[in-house]
Amino acid sequence: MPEQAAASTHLPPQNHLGDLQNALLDWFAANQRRLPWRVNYTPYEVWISEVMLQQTQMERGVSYFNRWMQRFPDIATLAAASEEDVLRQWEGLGYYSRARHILTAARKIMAEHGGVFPSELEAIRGLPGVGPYTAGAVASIAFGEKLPCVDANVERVIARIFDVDSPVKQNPAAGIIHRWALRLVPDGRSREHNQAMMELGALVCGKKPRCAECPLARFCISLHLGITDQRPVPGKRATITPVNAVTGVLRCGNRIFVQKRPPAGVWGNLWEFPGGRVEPDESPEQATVREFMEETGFAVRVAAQHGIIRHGYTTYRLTLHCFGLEFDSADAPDSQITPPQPPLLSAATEARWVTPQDLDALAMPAAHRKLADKLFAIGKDSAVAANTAAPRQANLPLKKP
DNA sequence: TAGTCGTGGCA
DNA sequence: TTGCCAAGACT
Repeated sequence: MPEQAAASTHLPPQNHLGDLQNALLDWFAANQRRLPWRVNYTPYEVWISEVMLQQTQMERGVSYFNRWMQRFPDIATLAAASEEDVLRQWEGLGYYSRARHILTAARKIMAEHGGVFPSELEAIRGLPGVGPYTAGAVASIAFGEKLPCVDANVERVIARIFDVDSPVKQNPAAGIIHRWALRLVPDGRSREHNQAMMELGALVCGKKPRCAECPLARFCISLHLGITDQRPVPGKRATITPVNAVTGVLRCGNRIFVQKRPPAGVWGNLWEFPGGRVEPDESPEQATVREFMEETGFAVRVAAQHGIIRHGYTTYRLTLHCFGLEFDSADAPDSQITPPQPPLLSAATEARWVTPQDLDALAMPAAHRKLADKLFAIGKDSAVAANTAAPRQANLPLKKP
């Protein structure tokens, strides 16, 4: 069985290209979702939305975006904010370097671009956290530059329409897709076109394509060949490793011990309860006591079982055993006095003893936030705490207009 | 270039 | 329950 012919041999006549562009634009005009960043198309809003939506589902992005714009309505306000505040707004979205990069970029815009978002592609690309995709997206969607945006949606749409028969993330497929993406952008309509390509990928040409509803069905080579389920060709899969870990909530009086993770690595600059992996031949309780000693120098003992939290990641599946802890009797301080600072801090840059209410202001990894909510939820809806928290879940209705 | 970096939804 | 994966960038 011969391989499918290379995509380049399937070039449709030029007039078909125009038909395809028009069919897509018409479909988008009638079917696009109403989204908050599709109102004014300011560069700031387009930028933030694009970064928020990286590796993130639309429905979740919308509620975070609205809250973000309330809190940081413009670049100057954002640039003046603390990283702590920015991370707290980002909490739950994951990939926290995106938030740190956004803050750094905002300050760079204030310092080097007079507080005005740059319109030149090279300057946009020079902002931290802005890669080829985001630069193209902002330049085309906010400034109308004739550039393609190639994200996973667009890769999928193009791979199906033009029957790209090798893994889309690698060459030669990546190059073929880029050339098609560029060729497809119509003059003067790049804003609508690029969003339309992504919207089509999100609403119609998804993992399970709904070809009966697709405005581009008559142009689609893989549909005609009956192989839409084989496009795009997937790349190498990551293996998911199960990880058994522990964490402990050390309490002293009404205070709780938390530490701030280092800037580099996973959950950079987020606050957490100390903990770590369970070693072979070690019980979760033993692991917790050992980790506390290694990370803080505190001698603790298990005082309560707080159950198990399961949390999935791209490459790990975490089973987190959670415990309530108290100081081991030997060095137990008087609970009425201020708890002691840790003798050492090997896995963090800062430590604090906080009240349950204080936890609300700290950005924490999702699994630790789940635990905190479980332990300290009582009283949470009572006025005080209710407000600064980032949205814990996004369930904005996204009806078509 | 191949890992790393989160999270929640979905089948 | 498990695997897959969504508007990527950085190292």
